[in-house]
Amino acid sequence: MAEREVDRSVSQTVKAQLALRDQILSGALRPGERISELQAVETTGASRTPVRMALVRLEEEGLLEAIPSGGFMVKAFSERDISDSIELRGTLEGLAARFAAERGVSARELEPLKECLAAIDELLRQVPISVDAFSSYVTLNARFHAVLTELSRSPPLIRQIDRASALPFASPSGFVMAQSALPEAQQILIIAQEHHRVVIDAIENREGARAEAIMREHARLAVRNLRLALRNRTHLDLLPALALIKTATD
Amino acid sequence: MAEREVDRSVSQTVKAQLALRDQILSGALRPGERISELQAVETTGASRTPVRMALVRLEEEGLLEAIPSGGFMVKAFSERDISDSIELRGTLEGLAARFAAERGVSARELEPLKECLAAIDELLRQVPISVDAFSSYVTLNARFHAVLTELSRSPPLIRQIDRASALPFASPSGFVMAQSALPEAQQILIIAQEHHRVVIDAIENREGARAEAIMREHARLAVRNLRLALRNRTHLDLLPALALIKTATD
DNA sequence: CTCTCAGCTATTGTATACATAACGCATACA
DNA sequence: TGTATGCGTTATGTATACAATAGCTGAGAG
Repeated sequence: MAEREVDRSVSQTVKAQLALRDQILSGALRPGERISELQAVETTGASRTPVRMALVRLEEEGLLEAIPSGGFMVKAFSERDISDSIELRGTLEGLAARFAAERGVSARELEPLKECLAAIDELLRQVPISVDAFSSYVTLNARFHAVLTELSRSPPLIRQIDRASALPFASPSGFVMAQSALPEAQQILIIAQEHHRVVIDAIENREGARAEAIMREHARLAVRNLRLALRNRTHLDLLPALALIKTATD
Repeated sequence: MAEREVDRSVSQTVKAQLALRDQILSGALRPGERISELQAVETTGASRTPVRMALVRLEEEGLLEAIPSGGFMVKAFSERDISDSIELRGTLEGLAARFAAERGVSARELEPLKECLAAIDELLRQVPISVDAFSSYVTLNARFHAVLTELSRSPPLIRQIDRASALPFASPSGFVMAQSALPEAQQILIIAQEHHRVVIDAIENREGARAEAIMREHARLAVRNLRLALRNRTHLDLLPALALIKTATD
């Protein structure tokens, strides 16, 4: 048969994984819903083998859950799961910051971090923050965290942080915040930015303990922030929100 | 054809995953070595599809690494990778201990922990520690850590700790220690045990910060311990050592 | 003697066929 | 009318066939 359209530029497995992740994050597949392989085959355009590999990867990634009787379902997360994940990530990033500080980082390596800092500063200067500006902020902030993580020079740690980021990055805290137009939002972002500034300083001066403490405080701020935002909303439809904001924010 | 022996009591995928993990940890497959699917099919008795799923899982687990041109190879770890992983796990377990303390744990839930404690106490009473006793210690210690992790009541955290445990649990620190008959070994285990005792106390009294600090110190001890053990050996053949001690120790 | 290119082989990526188990529905009996 | 059982359908687990690519080997030329 094979009238299937085959895109040879990227492996079928990866294609299926990306497509399925999109479907999950966009809310096309709702939490708790069973994923039909056959249906996934149709929507992704790959055949069953790559689809199954993608499903296994997504399960390991934490977005899916294996059903004992067979197959997979979209994992459902509680509010506490999300906030725990944010705190978890903050803890790991704290360790990364400490490693970076203790192991030393050249001025050249700190450059990208400072660039993010400056760019975000620029964005935050406007009041109130536009949607576009907020979106840029989200991207820049994600980049800041990614670069900081890399500076730890610890592959196992970097790997763990990547894994731990799935939920916080997908978490709608920033989105919810922006949507509910929290009066405190601007204020919160400025505090977060201050954290960024101070952590760079701590790393520069090789103060590991201080760098770590700041990142953890940073995460705790994000958790408070999430709770605050959630309280202002009657209903939190987590997954659909993820369609709109796919990168982390705090 | 199908003269293949099929064990229907457990899925082929799981069977293949366990078999391959054993091969890796036993050193039958050396770090950096490419894993041949065909060979894996022969040694595991499963067919290619379950083998591939197992390979993907092992990759996500961190034991394998994907080769860009295709296939997988056994991941090689540096001494720093191992020690970073131990510290990483300690950090996460610190968070777990804090969660447990802050969220409260009933006396009944602490019972298994205290049982481990008592059992290990019993083992450590003998001097010097026999190989059997040491082996029992390793098992009990792993159980202690697992139970403690569960007490956090945080699925995302538990999941991460499980993932982070792959390396430390496989790490030969205890094995090396026992083999090199470190004079300090007994002493170190006693200190570790003291950590266990104190962390239970902290959790009982709901002192989150103290519980966390102890677990992190506990990990730092394990790292020092590993470094010490490694210094006493001219050569560390990591993976084969794993054949002999498959559970964590510190 | 060495380097390069071509062809082959072996291994992976993908697709699909087959087997088996689970779920649902319908029917019959209590 | 409700429950239980059996059959059928559907989906997953597994195996294998097919396709494509990467690496290797050998031969030929410089």
